[in-house]
Amino acid sequence: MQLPPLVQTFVLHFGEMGSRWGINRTVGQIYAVLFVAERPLNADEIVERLGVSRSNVSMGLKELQAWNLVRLQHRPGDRRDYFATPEDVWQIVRTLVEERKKREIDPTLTILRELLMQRVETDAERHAQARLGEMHDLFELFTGWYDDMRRLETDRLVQLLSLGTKVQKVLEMKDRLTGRGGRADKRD
Amino acid sequence: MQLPPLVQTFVLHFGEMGSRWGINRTVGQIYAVLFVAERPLNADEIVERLGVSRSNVSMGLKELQAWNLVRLQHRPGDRRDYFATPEDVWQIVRTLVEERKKREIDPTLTILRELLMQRVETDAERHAQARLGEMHDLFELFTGWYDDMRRLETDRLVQLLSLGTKVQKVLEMKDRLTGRGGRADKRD
DNA sequence: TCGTTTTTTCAGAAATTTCTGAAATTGCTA
DNA sequence: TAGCAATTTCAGAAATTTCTGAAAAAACGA
Repeated sequence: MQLPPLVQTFVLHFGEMGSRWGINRTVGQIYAVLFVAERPLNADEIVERLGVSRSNVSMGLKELQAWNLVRLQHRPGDRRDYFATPEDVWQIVRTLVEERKKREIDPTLTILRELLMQRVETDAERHAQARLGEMHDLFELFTGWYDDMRRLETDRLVQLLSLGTKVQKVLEMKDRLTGRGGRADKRD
Repeated sequence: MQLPPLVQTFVLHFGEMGSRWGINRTVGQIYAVLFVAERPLNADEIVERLGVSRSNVSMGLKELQAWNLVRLQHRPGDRRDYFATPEDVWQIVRTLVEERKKREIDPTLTILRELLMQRVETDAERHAQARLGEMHDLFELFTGWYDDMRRLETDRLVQLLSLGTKVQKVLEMKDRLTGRGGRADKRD
């Protein structure tokens, strides 16, 4: 592995982390290298930096492209493919969340909905169905929220996140000022 | 596998999903079985339902316990260990997020901070460090937000999530009602 | 303590995933 | 279309993970 120590540490860590998610070590490392690179890199440059086979890099890049996590670019007078991560880290977050939702949440929601439609016989099944209903509602709540958030401009999003719990204060104030009620059905 | 079709579908799906996260298939299946069960189950009951070896179940349960995802219980006059998931799905979410943060985010933040402290020589390293800084700030923002959210009672949390983007409206209203200012530094 | 039940451990088998080198394919230019 | 550069594919090798049965350990009651 041909990298400055600082970068190497990061790349190795990111590789390990990647393998805790669905992504394998090499793919994580390729991503890390691209993330910190000063300019787009071609496959051979990645091979050089990571010391893995050319074919491995090819497959890894393909996977990253399937995740929309790297962008393919070209240099004038050079037929090789160059790869880069988006400059904007928020763009990366957005893509990552979107893709994970697509692969993990959406299919689960589909299955849950199917199972909740089924007519069942036994008590055990009825109980299972009730539990699945709880899970379903949870997922719906989260995806609904996410669907709202994704629409926000990054500035606004950051503003909201920075606010954190203080939002609660604002909500309480709203409750006071508007004389309660609204939509949230509380019953205290 | 000895399960009603409805449950079996869910268990198989959850096993697959589990393996996209760091958790292996069997562990995911064990969890799914416990999640939909009407009562706590002992290891042999899980073996029966899933058709895997006793030792596999033992290891799986150990892992789930390490994740704090199952609770160990006892029945009077029965020495066997019984396992259950929390009744409250929100408790499950909280644990899951907390544990993943502990295993994935926190170590990454630690490494990022270390790398950002390092004195570097080359341009490439300086650029890498800048990128790592961006990632670090992002992680800090998220963990700060999470740290706020975890403190909220579930009701409030649900309220907030249901509100979604409307929070923004509430914020604007607040601005109007309180004559601007506050802490959120807007400058439009 | 001994005998019984339950759980855990662990070495090796089985299964799966990852990685490689060689060959095939693609795409370009002359 | 021949020749070259770049990329992709893929069968099998290598590495890793998962799973099992057997044995050990732990927990308990008599």
